[in-house]
Amino acid sequence: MRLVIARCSVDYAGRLTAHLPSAPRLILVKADGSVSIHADDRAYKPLNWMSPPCTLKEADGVWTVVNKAGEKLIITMEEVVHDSSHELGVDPGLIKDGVEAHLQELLADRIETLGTGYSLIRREYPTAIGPVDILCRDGDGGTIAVEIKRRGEIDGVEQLTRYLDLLNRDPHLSPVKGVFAAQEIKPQARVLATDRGIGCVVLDYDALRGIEDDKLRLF
Amino acid sequence: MRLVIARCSVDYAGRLTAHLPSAPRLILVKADGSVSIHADDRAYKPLNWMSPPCTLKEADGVWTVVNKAGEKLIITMEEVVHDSSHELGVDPGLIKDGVEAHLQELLADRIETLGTGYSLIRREYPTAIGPVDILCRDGDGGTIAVEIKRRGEIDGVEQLTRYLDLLNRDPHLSPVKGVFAAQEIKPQARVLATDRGIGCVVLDYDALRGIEDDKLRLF
DNA sequence: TTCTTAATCTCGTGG
DNA sequence: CCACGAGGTTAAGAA
Repeated sequence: MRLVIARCSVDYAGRLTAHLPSAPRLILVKADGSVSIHADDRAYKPLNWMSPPCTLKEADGVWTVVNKAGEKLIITMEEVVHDSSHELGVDPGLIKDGVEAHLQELLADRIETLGTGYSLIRREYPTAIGPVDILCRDGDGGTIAVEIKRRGEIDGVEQLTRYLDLLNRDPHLSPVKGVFAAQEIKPQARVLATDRGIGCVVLDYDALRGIEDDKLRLF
Repeated sequence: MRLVIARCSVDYAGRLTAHLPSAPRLILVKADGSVSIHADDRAYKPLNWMSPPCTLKEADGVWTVVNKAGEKLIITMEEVVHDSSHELGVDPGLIKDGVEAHLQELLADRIETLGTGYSLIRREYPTAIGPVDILCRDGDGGTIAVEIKRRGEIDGVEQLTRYLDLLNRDPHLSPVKGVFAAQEIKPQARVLATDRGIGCVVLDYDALRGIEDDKLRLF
């Protein structure tokens, strides 16, 4: 990892063209060859960057970074204030918890959360346009397609609607009803879902996990 | 901007919980108080971060970053290899070209690109669910709603479909046909659009801009 | 390789 | 403050 603090101007030509006027900035060159340029605000997003794989050439204070697609990042250095390099090695990586895949696992294991008598058919039920998160039966033996999101917005309702259209063309399954399950459902998504006869369920992640933990403790 | 290279472990508890095992990394503390943690690969995304506004407290090698929503980032420092601070000032910011807004401008100025006899009604035609990119008339006097994207995907077709549903409820406008215009249209989006009677047009940005450039040269 | 979907998405804009 | 759309989205996973 090479850290450079310098006054520089930057030009990018690729998916769009962009220009950064001359100013002091941080330039990061990482071990994989990637380059990013940061201002002194915002944690997440660099002002400009080039993702790996790419190659960097330095000549007369002009750095040219090119990738395979022919995108170019040109950094014109004016005043280098700091320049240091450090060996970091490969990072062991982030361990996450609480994402959609985990919600799906938890809900599949506790499908009765959706209602009395519910039973799982399968997770990731395959269709021509992609897998439905959960397919299950309700207490009356009817088929239910469940779409799970961390945050339920309009896109998720549209997605579930496409699945339902398709599933209902299959005479073996039809009629299939829809349930939109999320930790948080935005009002507009709820309105759209309700308008289309899709049920909405707010999931309590801690409660679902708590149930799982109780289960685990039994063994 | 403070640059710290250190062996550290990191815990995040907020929208999810996540953990980074001990390893050497770069920790960036920016002037706005934001903190990000980078490994030695990938230009764009930090391993962990806390967006501003947030506050940082250091105590006995443990850094605690908290934001207003109660999200927490805890960095346990083990071996500090480098620690330097630099004044950068406010960045003048990025100047962009080639985005959707520009495409919309160009197409509005050359609406005949869509077909002979086409004429602009207006850009950003307001509806209850948001503005339609372009509303225009075709050669036969029929009304056309145009949705413009840089990359045309299913979401864009859904969006246009919602606009068309709404516009066709207005007896002054109905019947309104749809055109999906993009620099690149994904196959699935094309299939969905065609299935719904929506026309697809691939835009040539350079050609549109070239036409504009020719126009400018006349004055 | 291409395509699809999730993301601690981020970031702007407008009501 | 929320809702919505765009992003050089990025990044991961499947076909």
